[in-house]
Amino acid sequence: MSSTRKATISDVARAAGVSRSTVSKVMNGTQKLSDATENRIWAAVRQLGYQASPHARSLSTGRSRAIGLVILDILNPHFTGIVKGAGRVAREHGYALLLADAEEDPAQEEELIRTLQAHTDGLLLAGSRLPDDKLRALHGPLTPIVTVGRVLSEVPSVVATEAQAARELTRLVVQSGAQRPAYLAGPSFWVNSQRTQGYLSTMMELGLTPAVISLPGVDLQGGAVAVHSLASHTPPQSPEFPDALICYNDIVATGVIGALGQLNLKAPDDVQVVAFGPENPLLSHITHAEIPSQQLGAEGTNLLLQTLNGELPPLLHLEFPTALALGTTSLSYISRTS
Amino acid sequence: MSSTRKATISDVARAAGVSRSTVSKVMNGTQKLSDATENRIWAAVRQLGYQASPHARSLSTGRSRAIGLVILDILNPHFTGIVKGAGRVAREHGYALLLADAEEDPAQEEELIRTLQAHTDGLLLAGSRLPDDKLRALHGPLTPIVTVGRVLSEVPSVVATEAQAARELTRLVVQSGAQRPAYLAGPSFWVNSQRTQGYLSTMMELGLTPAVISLPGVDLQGGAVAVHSLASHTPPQSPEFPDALICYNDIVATGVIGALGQLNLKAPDDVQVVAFGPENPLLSHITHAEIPSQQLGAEGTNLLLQTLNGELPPLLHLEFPTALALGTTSLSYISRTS
DNA sequence: ATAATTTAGGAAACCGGTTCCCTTACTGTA
DNA sequence: TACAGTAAGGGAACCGGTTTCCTAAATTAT
Repeated sequence: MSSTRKATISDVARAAGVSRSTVSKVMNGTQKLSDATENRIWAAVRQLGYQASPHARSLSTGRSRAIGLVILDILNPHFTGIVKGAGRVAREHGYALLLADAEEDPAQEEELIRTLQAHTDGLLLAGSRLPDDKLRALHGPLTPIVTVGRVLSEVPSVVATEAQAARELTRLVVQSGAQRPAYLAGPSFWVNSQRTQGYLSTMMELGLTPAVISLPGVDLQGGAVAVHSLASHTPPQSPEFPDALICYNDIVATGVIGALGQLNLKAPDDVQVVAFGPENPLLSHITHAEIPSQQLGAEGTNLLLQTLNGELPPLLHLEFPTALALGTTSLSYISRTS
Repeated sequence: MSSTRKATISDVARAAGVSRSTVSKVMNGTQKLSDATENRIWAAVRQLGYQASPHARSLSTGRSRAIGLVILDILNPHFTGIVKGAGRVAREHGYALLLADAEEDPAQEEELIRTLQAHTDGLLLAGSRLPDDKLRALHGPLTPIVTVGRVLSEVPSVVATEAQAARELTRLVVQSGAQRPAYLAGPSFWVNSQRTQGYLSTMMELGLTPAVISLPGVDLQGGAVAVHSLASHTPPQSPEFPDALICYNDIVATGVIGALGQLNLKAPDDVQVVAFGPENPLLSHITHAEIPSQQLGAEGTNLLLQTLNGELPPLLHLEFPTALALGTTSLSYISRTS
């Protein structure tokens, strides 16, 4: 409070009339000492408001009790959920969390990873856009990594059952009456290929003609542009126009719905719009395959902490199931008044 | 890459045939040395893949080049935006960002603050639920703090023009035809009292009767419960039922819209629903007063970094304007099919 | 009463940087 | 030729912890 300088272990030692090593031993429970001294030390600690310097400790022990989390984009609620889960588990284990937002830029991601590796004991990589071999090179005994939402050999990972989620979503829209559901595909990484497979196989099973449309960008605009270019090829009135759009994520879906509105198409009456997305209060209106983002973050962190403690886990790759979340509401459109 | 241990400054010194201090001087540009030696040192650095240990450096210099960010709830897109802005500025200045999610729990928040203070050079506190005097006690020359969205004397802060935003929002719904807009109020901190004032004063000016309703919780359920208890007091058909609901945030608004749907009320035809919220792609459908969350995070970080560098800034409190964002779409309701 | 063992706690090296101060050699000037 | 002045780089203390090893005292066993 009032002191002008932070108390060090030497201050505590002096106040308690013992040596620095004794203070260290007592505070860490490394060695049992006499009750009398222990009490004197704890009293001094409280009185001085002493807190060990994490930096000094890290230097000395070679471990920082901090983990790094690199995500694709914090504005995307999927990654927000991962941060939530990871943060909770990290805190429960007394670990600090260093967060870095790669902002969808692989070069920036790589640099952030290097920085974070120096600061932390291990890294959680969510939505990495780095090539497989780079990721594999990153994973070492010194600073292990765990990937979220991406499976590759030799690197531990946690993922959702994406293919299954795509199957369920496809079946859902068909059961709701769709005959020509299309999939608006995201970037070509593990998640997207799983979803594509799930979509394609289900379409086959149902005897329907699949249509996979690559999004120009995984954002509002990407969804809107996709809809408009689709409409320019096949007019919305034509019988080939999709009657359901399965969107790579909820942000795309929002853009899609907006664009459909501009074409005077109403969701879900004219076109069903569903998406893959996390559990999130803001998404309760959209029907989606619920990716357990928080769970992925939490379990990914658990996996990382286990490997940090040398307890190499039985399974290197963990899979978690998704659920279907029906939108409680659907979007309709009003003319914008400026 | 292949080495089994991380290279230290001694390794570099040995490889370059110089002393450790020389390596340090060259790498930090502290002292100009002969070109020949500098080149030898840089070559050794590259060859060994040397990266200075942040912990050792922090211990030695007494500064960590890291800042801490404590937020109320990462799932709330307002705080997500703050993280985005803070992360960007921190990275641009070569600072690492430690993130902690208080999960709306003051006790947890306080503990997280203590931990983060030890790790970092300064803290950004967004949505703090701590009492004023505790915050003031936290702010010191050792580890300065900057608050986001909360003004109190002696502590630097960045905020949005919340009162003005409330005025604009109130005027907007009235101009759109509302006669009895109500304000669904959040917890009694700075932000809410500003918004309340703005709402109340505008209602006065317009000669309308204000109605401030305290939310039981600032979340989906809180919004829903508020609507239902409102409806149980004054039936939706009665002429006293609000024809516009100004929500504390977008999450509440989502809950409100859902609850209205259950009462067979459509937004915005029966009841206008508007909110305070950040710039966020997922929110483009809701009409809201746009809080510049990313800017708050960015400028708050700038402010913090300035005070860290001793350049105490001219203004301790910074205000940033909001904008009205009209929802491109509005929500209507369909019966849920399970 | 003495030897053996346990207990309590201190001394010092170490982690990997930074920085102050000093030495040595080289340059230029009187 | 002697001297001051400067450039180049090394030595060593220091940051604040942890940990290994050791000593002295206290306890137990014989």
